[in-house]
Amino acid sequence: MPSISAIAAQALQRRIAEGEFPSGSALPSQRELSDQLAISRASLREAISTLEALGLVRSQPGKGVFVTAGSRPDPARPLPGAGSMTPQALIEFRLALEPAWAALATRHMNTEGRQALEDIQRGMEDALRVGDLVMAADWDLQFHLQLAESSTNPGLITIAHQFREQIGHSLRLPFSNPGGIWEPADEHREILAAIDAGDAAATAAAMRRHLAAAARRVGLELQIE
Amino acid sequence: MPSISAIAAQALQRRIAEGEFPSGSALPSQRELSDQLAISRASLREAISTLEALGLVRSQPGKGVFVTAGSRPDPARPLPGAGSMTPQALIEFRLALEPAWAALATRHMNTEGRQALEDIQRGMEDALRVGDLVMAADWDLQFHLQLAESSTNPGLITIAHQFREQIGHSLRLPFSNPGGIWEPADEHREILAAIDAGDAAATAAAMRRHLAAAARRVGLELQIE
DNA sequence: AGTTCGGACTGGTCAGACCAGTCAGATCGG
DNA sequence: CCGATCTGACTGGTCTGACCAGTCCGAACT
Repeated sequence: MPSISAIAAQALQRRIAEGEFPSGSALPSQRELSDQLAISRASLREAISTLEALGLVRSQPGKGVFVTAGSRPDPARPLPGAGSMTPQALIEFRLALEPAWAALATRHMNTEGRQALEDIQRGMEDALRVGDLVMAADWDLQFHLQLAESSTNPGLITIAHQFREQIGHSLRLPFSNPGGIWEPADEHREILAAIDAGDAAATAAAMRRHLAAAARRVGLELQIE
Repeated sequence: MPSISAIAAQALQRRIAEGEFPSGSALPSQRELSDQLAISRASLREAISTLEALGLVRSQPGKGVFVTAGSRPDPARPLPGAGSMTPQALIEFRLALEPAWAALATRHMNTEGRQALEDIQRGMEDALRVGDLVMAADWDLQFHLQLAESSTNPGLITIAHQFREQIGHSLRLPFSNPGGIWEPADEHREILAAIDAGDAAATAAAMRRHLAAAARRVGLELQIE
């Protein structure tokens, strides 16, 4: 049973995605909104903190809480807590590593690893269905880490875990655009299809497309092979 | 002036990254933590909501708030699992990384970096001329590390230094074959040519050939794209 | 010894209060 | 009449203190 603030966050996310609160507009006041949702202002504020961390909303003292969803963050500004790496550098970094470990994972895939990927994918889709972006991002990260794990390469596995937070930041960015929250999951399905076909090159290509799409979602134009 | 809950979130994030709260452990209780930070529990809870949205932490009712993120490891060397890499895994690993950072280095190359590469290359050739294989291997490693440096990607640079031991070991092996002492240096020249042509894809391809050749020199047959 | 039960924790939620900005409209002075 | 200023009704930010519902350990009872 999710907490009431998590439910409120999902509800607000949904209403933002459906266009009830357009980008740039202000949410109703916290007092009004908490009344509307029949929860305390404290719980509402926790929900808003969540949405703010996800980049859907920004609150300005004395003015209101404004929807920022869909607006592009500056790709050159380093992410707080991302180890000083910019979104641009993160995508370059991931483009270097992830297609490679995805290809290796394809060659070394076994029923156990495949089942783990399936469970993760279903978890992500379930989370998206209820609009739980926090859990969805969590499963998203798990998907990429599990792929690294399945590569069986100790160096790549080590790196994947070492840069876990940075990767997490990178794949969380696109979720601030409410229109395309299903795109990552769909692209994961394509990766899984290539894995099931046993085609390592196709898996690497699907992963490259996935990362390129992620870059595009956050407004990055990238020049890659 | 950031809100106090944002400050608290940052403080906690830092303490987690520094390893004060290891992955999997529980944070101090909210009452204790709010006391420690001299803020109200309400503000603390907003900070925790933020961290939870970022996937750093998960709170479980009745139990506590648990850290899900690992501490950011000190960029100083030894990494677990890295020492146990087979020559095969090492080549796979390098094939994932080095063509990528070589391509990036091509795009970001400047006269300074290019001069450094030239000095290294000449050093290696001089060492080979006098038959000093120890020095040659040293210059060889320098060449690869300088390429990583020139990629300007913080993540790739970090990795290059973390795995310098492994990479160094990997490229020292081929020198035990007296016949092909000059091959690595020749392949480096090809890489430099691609860099001078400004052709990132060609640089990556040259690096792939270099690594494939290195694998062949130590008797590895590899199945790669 | 094994079971049970109570109490001391944990996080989750709430109501109500006060502060500090913001902003528009009323008021006052020219 | 116009413009500067003041006032008050907003906004979000913070705090306090309370209660609920799980969790867990240890003491007491069987």
